[in-house]
Amino acid sequence: MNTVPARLDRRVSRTRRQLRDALMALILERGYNMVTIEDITDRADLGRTTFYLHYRDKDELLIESLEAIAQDLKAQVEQQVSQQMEDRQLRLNPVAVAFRHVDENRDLYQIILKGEGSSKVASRIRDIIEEAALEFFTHPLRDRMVDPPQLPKTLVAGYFASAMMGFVTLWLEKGLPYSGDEAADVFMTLFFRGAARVLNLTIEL
Amino acid sequence: MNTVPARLDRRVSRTRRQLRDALMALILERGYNMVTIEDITDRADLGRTTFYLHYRDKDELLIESLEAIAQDLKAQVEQQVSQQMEDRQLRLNPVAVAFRHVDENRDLYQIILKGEGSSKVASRIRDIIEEAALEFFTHPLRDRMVDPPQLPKTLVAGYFASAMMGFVTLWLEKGLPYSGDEAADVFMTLFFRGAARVLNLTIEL
DNA sequence: TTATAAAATAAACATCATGTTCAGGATTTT
DNA sequence: AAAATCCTGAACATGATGTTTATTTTATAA
Repeated sequence: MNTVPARLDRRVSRTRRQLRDALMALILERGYNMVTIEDITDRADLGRTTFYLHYRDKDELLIESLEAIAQDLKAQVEQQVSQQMEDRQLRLNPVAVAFRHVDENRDLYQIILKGEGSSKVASRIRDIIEEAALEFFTHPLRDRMVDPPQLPKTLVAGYFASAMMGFVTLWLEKGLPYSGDEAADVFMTLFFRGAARVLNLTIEL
Repeated sequence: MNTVPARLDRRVSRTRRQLRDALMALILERGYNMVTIEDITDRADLGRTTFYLHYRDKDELLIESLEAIAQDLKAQVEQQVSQQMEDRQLRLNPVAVAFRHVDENRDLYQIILKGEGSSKVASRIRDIIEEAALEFFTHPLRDRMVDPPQLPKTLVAGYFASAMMGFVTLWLEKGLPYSGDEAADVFMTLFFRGAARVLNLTIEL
C-alpha cells in the first residue's frame, strides 16, 4: 500500500551527482581501469561505503552516467526526424542536431568513443543513430528515391551509424577545427556525395 | 661482451604462445576485464608465477598478441599499395587485401574492435589504414584527380580509416553474409560513390 | 519546530587478485 | 654430461573489493 516517494531525497541526488562527476573527471585523467572506487569517493568527498548504497560496482555507475547522454541524444534527434512539424523550414537537420549534441558534451563522448569502460554504451549510441537513419531514409527521404536502392536501406543505415561514429571520433581526437554544424556538413558531404566527387576523381573505381 | 642469443629458448616461445592463446580464448568467453591472470595461467596449464617471467601485466600480454596482427596487416597492405609491380593487372585491390585479412582473423578483430582491453591497438590499426589510404590517394590515384580536392586529402584519408573500421565492425558484429571480397566491394561503393547514388536519391541534400 | 524517517559515516572484517621472492626440480642448450 | 636457462609451488606483502554494524548527520513532513 506504500506509495513510491514522489522524488528522490535531496541527499541521494546530490551524492549520485557527485559520484558521476568524480568518475568522469578521473576517467579523463587516468583512464577507466586506473580509477578505484576509493578514488571516486575521495574525489567526491564521500565515505567509501556510501558508494555501495547506490551502485553495485564501477560499471554500474559508468553506465548510468553515460546512458543519460545517450537518452538525451535520442530524444533530441527523434524529435527532429519523426515529429511532424508544420514549418518544414524550421526543421533542423537531424545530423546537425547530433553533432551539436556531441560538441556540447565533448568530454563524455571522448570517454564513450575511446571505449574506456564497457563498450555497451558506444554500441547503444550506434543503434540509436542507426534507427534514426533508417527512419530518415524511410520517411522524410522517401519521395526522393525513385528507383529501388542498390543496397538494402538497413545496410546503408548501419553503415551511416558506423561511419558517423568513426567521423566523430576523428573529429574529437584529432581536434579538427570544425564547429558542430561544419562537422555535420563535412560528414554529410562525404557520406552522401561520396569520396570520389570530393576528391574530384575523373573516373570511379 | 655477451651476444644476444640467436633465438628464443624453445620453452619460452611455447609458454608465450600458450599465454596468448589462453588470453584470446578467455576474452572471447567472458570479456577482458573478467579474466584474471590466474585464469590465464590455469587455461594455459602453467604456474601463475611463470606469467610474470614474461609479462608485466595483462595489458602487456594483450598488446603483444594484437600488435602481431596489426603488423601483419600493415605488411600485407603496404606491399599492395606502394610496391611497384610490373604487372598492374595482378595488383590486388588493397582494400580487398585488408578485408581478407580481417576475414581470416575474425576472432582477433572482434576483440580489437569491441574495444575489449586497451583501445591502443584499435587506434594503431586505424592509423595504419589512414596512412595507406593517404598514400593511395597521393600516388596510385594521382593521375585521376584533375582538380584540387574539395576537402584536404588528409581529412578524407582519416575519414576513410574511421569509416572502414566502422564498416568492419558492422560486418563482424551483425554477421553480414559477405565474403571478404564482397564486403570490400560494398564498402568501396558506399565510400567512393556515396550513399545518395546507392539509395538512388534524385536530388542531393 | 520538532519527531521521524532516511542517508551518510567510520571502523572492522573477509575475500580475492596482484606482484614479488626464493629454493627446488625440470628441460634445453652447448 | 655440464652448464645455463626456465618452470614451479609455496609463502608473503599489498591493495582493492564488498559487507556488516553502530553511530551521527541530514532531510522530510507533521
